[in-house]
Amino acid sequence: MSLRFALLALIELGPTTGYELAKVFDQSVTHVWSAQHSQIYTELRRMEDEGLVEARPMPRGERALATKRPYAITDAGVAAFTEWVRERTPPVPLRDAAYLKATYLEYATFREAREQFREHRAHHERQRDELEAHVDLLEHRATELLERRLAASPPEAHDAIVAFKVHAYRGLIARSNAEIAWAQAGIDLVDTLSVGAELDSPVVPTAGKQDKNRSLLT
Amino acid sequence: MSLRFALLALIELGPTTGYELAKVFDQSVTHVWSAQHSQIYTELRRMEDEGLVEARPMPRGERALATKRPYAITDAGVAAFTEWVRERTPPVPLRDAAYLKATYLEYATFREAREQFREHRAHHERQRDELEAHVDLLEHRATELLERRLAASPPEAHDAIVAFKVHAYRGLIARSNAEIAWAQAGIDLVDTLSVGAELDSPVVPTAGKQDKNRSLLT
DNA sequence: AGCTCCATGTAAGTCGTTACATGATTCA
DNA sequence: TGAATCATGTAACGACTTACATGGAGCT
Repeated sequence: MSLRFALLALIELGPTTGYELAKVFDQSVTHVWSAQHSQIYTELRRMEDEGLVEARPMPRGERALATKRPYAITDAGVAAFTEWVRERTPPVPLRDAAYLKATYLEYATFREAREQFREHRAHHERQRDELEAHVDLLEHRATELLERRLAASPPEAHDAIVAFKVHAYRGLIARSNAEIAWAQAGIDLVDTLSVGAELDSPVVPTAGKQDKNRSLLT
Repeated sequence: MSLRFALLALIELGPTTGYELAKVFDQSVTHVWSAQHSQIYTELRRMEDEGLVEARPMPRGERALATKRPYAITDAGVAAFTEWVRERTPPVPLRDAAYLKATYLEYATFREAREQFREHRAHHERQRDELEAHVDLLEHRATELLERRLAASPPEAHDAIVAFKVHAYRGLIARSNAEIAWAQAGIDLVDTLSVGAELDSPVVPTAGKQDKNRSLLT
């Protein structure tokens, strides 16, 4: 459901094609809500069916053999978007493969466990750097999108508009930092546990010969 | 894909029915990977088709008019599980409705924005409390599941087994704490921004009259 | 007789991924 | 002429949700 609102937020700034939206997504929105271009095109068609946006097909190029389909937001689209912003966000159930796996790292070798945490840390370091670069742009009001948004709003609202976006991105940075700290603590944990142990054999023997006839719950 | 490995990890401890798995999920695994019982049943069937588990249908009750289907793990199942633990976890694309919405809170009123952050904080406070209770149990090795797991493993591995689980749950607690701090900062932000402003009207006028003919990207 | 728990599913639909497919335009 | 970019999609599949559906077992 969120994809359509991410799209509406962009289309609200002016007519936009699926292609342009896909590009904008890759540049900025992807930090908060990523989407493939194929999904964007199909979602736009569905939104058109539901009357949230209107397509105005345009000839493209000099010979006009191709067309593009810029979408403009409708009143119903504006209403749906603002309603979404104003209503409560139901909490999403937690589902995290990295943490699930971390729970069972005794089935890996110490070396593999360490490597998993290293990758986790590296990923979030990269992510944090990207987010920080983006916050920088936001604070200088130097993104195309933000400029458009501010231009369309009364000056007395500008501080709030920027502040909400910066706050969201700072939250994601804090989250990445928490992940980095967690991964680092994981590395330290592996180092502690593996003192004097064999690094390349599983912590727990893989062919566990437990009683296969006993049920999990009694 | 992760659901099946969460299931395999449990079935590895001994034959288990879908019903039992659904219960165990609700008690503990749900903090890391939640699943509906309907999904568990269908996934078990698929795993059976693929030879990762074997069902041994059993009569149930004295009259034996009903059956249950405990699943036992196969060698292929054990191999698939350990392979999953040992291989790299591809990073998941970020997709968070709360943060997406936080980016556009200027379309809500200050009061609504504040309320959103309050709910976010409350949710993660509850979650943190549950996770902390669970870590307590883990550290005392007082959960049914952990006892079974330790009983099936050599004593010299016990510290590592417990430590990995505690580390994962502590990571989730840290994450909840980060969310709480973020939500609190959001509340403070709203309080600052709304000084001397109208609390119940949108920060940005909802009927934005922007130039509808200008494209988003130029 | 009625309630709770045990136990197992199906069906329809949404959301998202990956791969495939096509062709025009622009510029060097 | 060829490459990059603009531009729009379809098809198949996988993961998950919500709602529906059924009925036995155990206990009071």
